[in-house]
Amino acid sequence: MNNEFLQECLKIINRYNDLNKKVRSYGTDGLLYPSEIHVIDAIGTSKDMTTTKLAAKLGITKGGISQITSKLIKKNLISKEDGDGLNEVYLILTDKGMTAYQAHIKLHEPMVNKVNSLFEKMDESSKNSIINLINEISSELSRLEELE
Amino acid sequence: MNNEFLQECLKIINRYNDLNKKVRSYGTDGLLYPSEIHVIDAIGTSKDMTTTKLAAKLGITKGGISQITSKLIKKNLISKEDGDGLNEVYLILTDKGMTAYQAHIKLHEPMVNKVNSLFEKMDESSKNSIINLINEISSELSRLEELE
DNA sequence: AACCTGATGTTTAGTAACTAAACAACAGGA
DNA sequence: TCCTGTTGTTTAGTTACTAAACATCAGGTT
Repeated sequence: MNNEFLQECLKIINRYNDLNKKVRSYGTDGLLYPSEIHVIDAIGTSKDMTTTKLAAKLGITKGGISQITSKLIKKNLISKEDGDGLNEVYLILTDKGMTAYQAHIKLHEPMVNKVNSLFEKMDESSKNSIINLINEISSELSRLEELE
Repeated sequence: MNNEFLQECLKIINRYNDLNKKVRSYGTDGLLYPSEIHVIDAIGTSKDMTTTKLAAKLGITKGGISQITSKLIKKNLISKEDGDGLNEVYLILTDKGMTAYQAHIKLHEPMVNKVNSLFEKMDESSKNSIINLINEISSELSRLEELE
């Protein structure tokens, strides 16, 4: 892996992205599309979620969110509830939606636990090296982002 | 970053993915779509590239490749050439395509160089920690891939 | 020679996942 | 009462695919 470290990372990223493109069953009847489970996850993780906040969190337009949520309502995975703010409508998981949400978390759990615990067990010097690497990548990404 | 190391990595991956979704100018007239520059990159990197080999390399169907390449031919970024194998047709970059290819590489170059050199300058122990981490991630991905 | 097979690449219809833009609906302030 | 800002919705259009049927051709078989 010596000379092409970044290439190895990109291979991993591609595999991760491919996994995220698959339709999957999450313990309820029927399959869920990536965009659907993605929205369910965001609703389950935060509270008092609205269309506008979801759009900001997931980085897509309100219109896009609206389309996905109306499918999820039809499938009985989420429902709406009057919110506190003006005109706000909260999106909440139904029981079925909660089942899917938890199945999705369980899918990722082993990865999350393994990677985080592996990182924490490292000696300080290794940790710092990795943090440094990530900061450099982050600033390179910032540069590319500014190119528009 | 201590307890949520993986979350930080995922943020980076999302930013990287977003960058890869943008239409961009690559030093030629007009903009190129992500799928187009992706195919140009694959053609420029390997040699004797055919539709079938491209499909395998990029993990999409031959039909999909065929659609993208016919757009690239219309834009005069690539051209076809009779190949050695039976029925094979090689896809090659035109001058304009080569310009785009090189502009694309130049865009990524600073990132590639910085990350790879940073990695190589690390002490052995840190390198091993990272390689270990990547191997664990890889095997977790394999597990998820097998779930189908 | 005629036929089948296996590979190559193409075309078509359909889909997910968006965006941009126009829109409706409402609350609060001027 | 009217204006404004915010919320969410709908519509038409787009990219980036896939699946499946298809055409083409080279080589081997009979």
